[in-house]
Amino acid sequence: MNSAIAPQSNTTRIVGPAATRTAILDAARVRFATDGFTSSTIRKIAADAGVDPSLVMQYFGSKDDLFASVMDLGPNTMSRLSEAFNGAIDSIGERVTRAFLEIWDGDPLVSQPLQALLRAAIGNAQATVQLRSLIQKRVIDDLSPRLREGDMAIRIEIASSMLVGVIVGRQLVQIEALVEQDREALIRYIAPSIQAILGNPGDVGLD
Amino acid sequence: MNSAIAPQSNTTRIVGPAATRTAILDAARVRFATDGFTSSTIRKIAADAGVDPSLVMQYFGSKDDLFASVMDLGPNTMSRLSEAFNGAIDSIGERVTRAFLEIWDGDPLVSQPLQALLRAAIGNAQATVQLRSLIQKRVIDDLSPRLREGDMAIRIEIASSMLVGVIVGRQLVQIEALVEQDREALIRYIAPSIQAILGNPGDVGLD
DNA sequence: GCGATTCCTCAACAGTTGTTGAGGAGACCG
DNA sequence: CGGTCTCCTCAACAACTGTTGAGGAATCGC
Repeated sequence: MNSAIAPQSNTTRIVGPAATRTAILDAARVRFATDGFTSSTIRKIAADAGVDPSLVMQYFGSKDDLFASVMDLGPNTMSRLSEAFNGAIDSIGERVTRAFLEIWDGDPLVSQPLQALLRAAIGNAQATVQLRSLIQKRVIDDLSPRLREGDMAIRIEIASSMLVGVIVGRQLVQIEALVEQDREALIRYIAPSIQAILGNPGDVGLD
Repeated sequence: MNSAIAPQSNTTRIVGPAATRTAILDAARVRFATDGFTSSTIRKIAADAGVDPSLVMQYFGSKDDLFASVMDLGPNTMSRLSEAFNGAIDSIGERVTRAFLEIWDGDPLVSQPLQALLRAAIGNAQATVQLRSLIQKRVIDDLSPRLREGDMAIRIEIASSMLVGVIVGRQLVQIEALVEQDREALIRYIAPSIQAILGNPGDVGLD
């Protein structure tokens, strides 16, 4: 099972009419984003879309393939993150913070799959492997060489984890105080904190 | 299902010999921490402990109750967090960072249940409700009144989310760069960042 | 009109899940 | 020795899972 967390670029033969297909995909996106992978059943997704469960199978092949189809967002989405990292260092905190929040807070076609990916990856240990490779390929490898010098790599990973933490709290766990704040307010709070860790590479010795 | 995420203080009648009981509890702790709630099956846990699946039922009543038993760590564990928040504000960043990392990185009897709780809460939307109430009761309500003034509450929630993000990256997703660092090194990187958000309440207008 | 193709429904499969109840093995008490 | 109680095993249940294959209905090309 879940061998298909990483987006597939296979141009598998598309079967079924576009309308029903997107209805299923919409239902699947929501289910995977809210219930996670294992708790989302083909039968529930089919019911949400108003179709027969076996139709989902005939259209998408398997539950894994359906998940992969949901996860198939353009490769440029993640590159927005590495763009934010590359750039003037004295405003890196705000740029990176904004990029993370915008991606997970914007178009549901992007944010819902990413939520599903987070839930799947955190939900059980197996799925985490694919999340790691996705991040590695789509973000880390796109960073400018300058950002790999010294301890900047570890700083980037910490900052990313922190921002994902905020997103988990806001989007998944839905902590009230975080949901209430609008995006710009959150950025004002968080940006200085991210700037503190990304903007001062090398000086760790102050104690 | 999973109606028992919040620790139960019910002194339910303890059944079975202590040795077998703890063997089951140990197996369950590991399973829940690594596989999450839904993917952890009674049969697998029983096999790990070397006992019959139905024995687990007879000892703990149900899968939910077993999870609750695993989750039943002393109430003082979480209070270490609020202690860290209460205290001198110019060293709050390091204190809070250290408290979070120590709790999730120390005694497996504490850290494994907390990992399981995170996986369960993030894995599917239903379980998040109980996580929220746990945090609310065990941490927020213990904060000194001084920390509820102004925007300090939201700052605390953001900082907590960020630290949980680091823990998720380090313990659950096991991002290589985060796992490699020892605790003190991580604290040196993160503390200034947490200090930036907790140490300067009120000044949000600088743009 | 008719054959073929596409779209969809229905019933069923094999496997896994939590959970239950009956009963056996052995210790312990009288 | 006989009875009781604890500890445990076994088989089975009902529900749910992903998945499959057969067949009906509608549509399209001719």
